[in-house]
Amino acid sequence: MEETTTLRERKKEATRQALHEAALRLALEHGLDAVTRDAIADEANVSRRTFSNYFASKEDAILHGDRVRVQRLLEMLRARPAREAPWQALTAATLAHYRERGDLDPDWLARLRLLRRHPSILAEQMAANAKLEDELATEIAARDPGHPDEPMRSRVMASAFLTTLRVVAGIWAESNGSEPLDEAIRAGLARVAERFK
Amino acid sequence: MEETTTLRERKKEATRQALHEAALRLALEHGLDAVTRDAIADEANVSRRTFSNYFASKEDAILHGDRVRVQRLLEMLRARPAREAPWQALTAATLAHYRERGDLDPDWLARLRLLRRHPSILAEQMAANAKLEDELATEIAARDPGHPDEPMRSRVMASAFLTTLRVVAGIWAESNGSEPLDEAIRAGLARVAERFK
DNA sequence: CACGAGATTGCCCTGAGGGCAAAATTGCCC
DNA sequence: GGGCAATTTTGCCCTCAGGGCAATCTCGTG
Repeated sequence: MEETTTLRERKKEATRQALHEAALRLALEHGLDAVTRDAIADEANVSRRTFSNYFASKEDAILHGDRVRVQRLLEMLRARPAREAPWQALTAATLAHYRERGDLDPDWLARLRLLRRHPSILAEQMAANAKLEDELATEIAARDPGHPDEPMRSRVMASAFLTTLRVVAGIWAESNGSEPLDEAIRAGLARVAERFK
Repeated sequence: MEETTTLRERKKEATRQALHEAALRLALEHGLDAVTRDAIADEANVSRRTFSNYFASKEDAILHGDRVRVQRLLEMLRARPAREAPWQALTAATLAHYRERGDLDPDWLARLRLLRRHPSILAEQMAANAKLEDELATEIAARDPGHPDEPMRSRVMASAFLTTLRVVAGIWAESNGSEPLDEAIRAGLARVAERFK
């Protein structure tokens, strides 16, 4: 399992991960507002200043995991066959992505959902979401060049896609785990798909 | 033109507006980062502390106008006949709303667009947008109760609607003013409408 | 093993955010 | 008009965020 990364890089990544996890843990335990950058740095055994070298803010640190996951999803999407229709590629990549990680402790998720209602987290998250939507639109547009409705179609499709995921996740979260998330996503995406034939 | 508002309320509103305009003016002139709350307060002839009584941050102050406009749009939407189909109501309310304010100095708009690329503005704006999307979805759902695809349909429609507006505005902004914004919006919404018959 | 690139840390300064109580302003009654 | 209660404005203070800078330490390589 040896990677071609240097010790430096591995350490850097470990520090980043440690800070991310420390931030998440402390915020979940005490609430976001009660946690300072100093506390997070302490928890991760680095200096306050080092925290700032890695992340611009608490919110940034907490959402690090999301960024990684989004990157991963984009990779999987780009890896789909180029001739695959956009919505189909989106669906396949998403299902693969969700299958890739089964770790979903319900209790942890519940507290996480609470944390995400926090205004400052919400704001950063939405901004990240807008960026993702843009990238998805680009990827979609690349998959059927010369479509008459561009650039409208790809944008609308990207936002419809993300909205569908959000709604499905929301519904799934409420009626907790009564149905596999996989299946719910597949069904939800299929239903909306008809509008983008 | 006498309103039934007390002097207190009118003064309060005037102060809020003054702070908003001061914030916008200074940010457009010097860039958001170069403007402090103290400077904004000075510009509006109140104390720094009073600024904080009205707005939680510079971003908040700058986006005050948007909040007001969004509220106005929602009012107009709710005022549409209850039996009107969702997309039609959205279109009508939007067109009425844009017609209501013709003030669009291109130079001012250009700088405003620049300002909105600022990360912290962007984040707040996106969060506000998500909230608006939610309210639109509620309004949409109310307009055809018992639709088989709820709650998916209303959410997806709301996001498609806002995305369409964004794309139209973007295109219109680039090819500056070659066509009335009204007409561009109408055309864009009509094109996407077909997916939500 | 020595040295250069890169990472960590401490120090410092400006600005944000918000509690609190004193001072000013407004609304209302006599 | 004058007095009084409610509301708003202001100044003071304290903690935390963000980030520049230089000293120090660690890793990778010749």
